[in-house]
Amino acid sequence: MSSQASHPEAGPVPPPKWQRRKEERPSEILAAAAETFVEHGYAATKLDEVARRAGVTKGTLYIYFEGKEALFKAVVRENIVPLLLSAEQSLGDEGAPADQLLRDLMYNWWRGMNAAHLGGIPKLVMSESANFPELAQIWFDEVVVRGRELFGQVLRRGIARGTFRPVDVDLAVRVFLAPVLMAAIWKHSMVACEKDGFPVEDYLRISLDILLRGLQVPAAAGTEKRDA
Amino acid sequence: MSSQASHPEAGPVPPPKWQRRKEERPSEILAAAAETFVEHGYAATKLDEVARRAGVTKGTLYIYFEGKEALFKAVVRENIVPLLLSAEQSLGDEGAPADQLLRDLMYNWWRGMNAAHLGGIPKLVMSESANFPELAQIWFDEVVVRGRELFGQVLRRGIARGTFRPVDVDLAVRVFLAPVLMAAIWKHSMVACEKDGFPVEDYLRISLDILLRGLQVPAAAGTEKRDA
Amino acid sequence: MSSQASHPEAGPVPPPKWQRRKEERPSEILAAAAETFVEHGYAATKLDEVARRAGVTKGTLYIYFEGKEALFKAVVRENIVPLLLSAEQSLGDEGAPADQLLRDLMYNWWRGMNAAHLGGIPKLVMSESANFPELAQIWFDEVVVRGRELFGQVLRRGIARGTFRPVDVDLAVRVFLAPVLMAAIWKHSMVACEKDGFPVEDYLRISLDILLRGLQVPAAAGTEKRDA
Amino acid sequence: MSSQASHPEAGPVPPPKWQRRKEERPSEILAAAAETFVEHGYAATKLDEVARRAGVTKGTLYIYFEGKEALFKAVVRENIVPLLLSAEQSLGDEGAPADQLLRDLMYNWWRGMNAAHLGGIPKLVMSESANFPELAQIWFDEVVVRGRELFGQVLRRGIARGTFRPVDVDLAVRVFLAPVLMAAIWKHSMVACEKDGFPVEDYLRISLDILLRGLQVPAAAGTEKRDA
DNA sequence: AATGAATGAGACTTCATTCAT
DNA sequence: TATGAATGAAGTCTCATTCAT
Repeated sequence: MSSQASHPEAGPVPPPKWQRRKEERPSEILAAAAETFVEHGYAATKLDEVARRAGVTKGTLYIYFEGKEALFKAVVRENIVPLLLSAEQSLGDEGAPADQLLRDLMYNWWRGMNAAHLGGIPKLVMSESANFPELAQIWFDEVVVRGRELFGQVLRRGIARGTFRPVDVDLAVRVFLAPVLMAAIWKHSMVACEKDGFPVEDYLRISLDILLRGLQVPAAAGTEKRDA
Repeated sequence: MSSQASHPEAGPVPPPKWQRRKEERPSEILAAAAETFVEHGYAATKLDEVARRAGVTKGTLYIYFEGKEALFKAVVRENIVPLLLSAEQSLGDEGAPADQLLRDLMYNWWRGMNAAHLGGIPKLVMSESANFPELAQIWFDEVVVRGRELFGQVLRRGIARGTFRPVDVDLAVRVFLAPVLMAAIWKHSMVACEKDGFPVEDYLRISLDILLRGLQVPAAAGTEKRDA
Repeated sequence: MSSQASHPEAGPVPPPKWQRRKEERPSEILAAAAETFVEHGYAATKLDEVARRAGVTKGTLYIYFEGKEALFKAVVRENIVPLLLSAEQSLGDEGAPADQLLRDLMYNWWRGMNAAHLGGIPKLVMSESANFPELAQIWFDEVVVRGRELFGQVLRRGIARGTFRPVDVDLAVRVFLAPVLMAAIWKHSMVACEKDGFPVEDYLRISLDILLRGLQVPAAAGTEKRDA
Repeated sequence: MSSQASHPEAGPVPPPKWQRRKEERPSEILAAAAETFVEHGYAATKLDEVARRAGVTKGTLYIYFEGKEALFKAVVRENIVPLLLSAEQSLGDEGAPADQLLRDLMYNWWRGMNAAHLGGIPKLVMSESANFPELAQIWFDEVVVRGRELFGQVLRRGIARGTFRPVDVDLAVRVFLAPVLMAAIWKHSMVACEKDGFPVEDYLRISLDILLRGLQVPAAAGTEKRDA
């Protein structure tokens, strides 16, 4: 009775070589799922493809996630906090000039998003917003609203310090948020259509160039100004 | 009530089960399909719903379109030309100052898109770009490229006349195109998340306000001028 | 009450130019249907194709036939009697030698079947026998059984007269019926596969040649004879 | 009723919902499909019925076959080689007299076809020849042409040895092939119509009896002989 | 824990049939 | 009578989910 094949504890614990993967599995699956959902959208994504990209089989997905919808929601939810964090960490030295802060915010956020493969989430959420409104709401509250606050703080400070001319901050933040969102969406949709690629960093640079100039206070001497 | 054979008025005339509307059907179906595709995306759209919205049965769709994919492509293709036309017609008096032309272009395009329910197409195409790359390419070539040309002309003229400071026009057009696209996408995705709605026209106004200021020639020597 | 538009007898009877077709329609439709059913089988036949071949529209079929199944049954039923008649008329002079009668029967039946486009019916009935058993039964009773009787009479007479050696007539008739059926089936199925076509008449000739020799009385004492 | 937690033996073990039979499935499905296609034809066959006969659900069919058409083609293709093999193995001792070889060929082929349930394929192929011409061609080339060669060899040898009188072998083979095909077709079509069944073996026997006599050399000078 | 064969609900699509014109 | 647009039942096929192994 002792020397049976099915004796789990018969010998010393076998080296859990593959077990190490157990902990990584969920995040590997999430990453594969994120890619696939971003590429094809929720309904067009086949779990077979997700599984293949994650290097497992379909059945395994169900060990870690309740189903397709749960997986989708996890993809979005797991990426919301990082997306915001990435933004918040993009702020440079808070003592720096407001225009510099805005530059940092936009540039670094973009770079952070890309480094962490977070860029597809905005496109995904917008594409599926009608099918998953509560998810869209979460994303909106966590990322958009707080992104707006972030930009708003900088704008307000800049205005207070005289770096920027006074503008309706609530609206202006949308103007500054747009290029980053646009870049993220574009990179995950139309970029294949551009013959020469889309020079995102150049696009952000010139956006900032124009936008920041547009916020400059009119030349004090009263000679220059148009709006009044 | 008298002695009529076969009582024509015995009861209320039962409504005919269906009507023959050969002429109107295709566009009715196309409209219903556009709505549904924009709302749910290609894969999540059920032809049952399209049919219901169009007031017909599923089978009828197949009289006018070869299948789901053909219907989808028709929706996109049919709206590409109007989308561009709407842009081209947005240009005001070509003799007007360049900044005024830019304003007209952006505002009127947006209004034209909305009046003709064309606004959902950009979002749809971007969402499905990976699933229908050739469609994305067509849209890109017809709408984006030519939209860029449109903005480019105005920018170039403004620079030539000294209204705008010199900028890299190829990049700058993207900056001006972005707010319109952004508005279209937003309206068909996140708008439901905004507690107070999204004030698109205000957004476009302030975008223009900031962007146009950002293009002004620096007040270097008081030489600022507007083109005639 | 007198001058109403819906007055069938208002004027002189209009020249029934197209009406002439009314009488021909059913048989035109039947012919078109026969062709199509033979070619594709019952289930694979589309009424659209039948209508097209008959030069009418689908709706018209329903004026003359209750539906697809009724049309199919009509096709078979309408051709059963001619098929048998064609066989019975194939018999030459009843006083002729039995072997000559068998030749006439086989050849002429085949030719008659083809002249009247009846040849596809056997293949059709056999193909659909499991789907329309009662039809198969009718065909069997009317054509096969009576065809067997026809061959049986000739065989029996030939045996009685010493033209043929004694054989089990009930079985032998099947042997003589087979080549005609085979030819009919082959012509409507495998003929397209034969590089050089299928020489049906040659096939029937050699079949008869072999079969009739096979029925000859053994050369008992060199007394071989043909019946008067 | 005692104090067991989670009653392992509370009731009879429920039968498992399904079993894993990766190896057997394809041939089980193929067999079920062959039956059904033979019975109803391609178009009238419902995959539901095939699945039911195979003891699986519809979806399972698609694990092993791409779709209805692929299944159909597999049915035919898988049976072509056996059909021919069955014929080739029907030849008895090659040294035997030619007439004996012909008997063996016909009888044994018929029996082999039946034992392996191959008999329905000829009927199926002929019924669907217009809908699947390339399949008909394959069947023709593999079975008919090579079957003709088989009969042709025997006939030629018999003629060479003086067992058979000289005949046009290319035509005569068709005469000998016909009874087997006829039997196969009949058994899968009209047999239900025959009140007393169709005595196929008797039919083949008398066919052979007549045909072989019909090939005997005329008793011209009493030289009739059988080859050794 | 992992697999992947099997399931079954649900989608797309076809086409016989109906009926307004 | 003839048409053909519209219908809707029924079939094929897909794929998220389950579960025996």
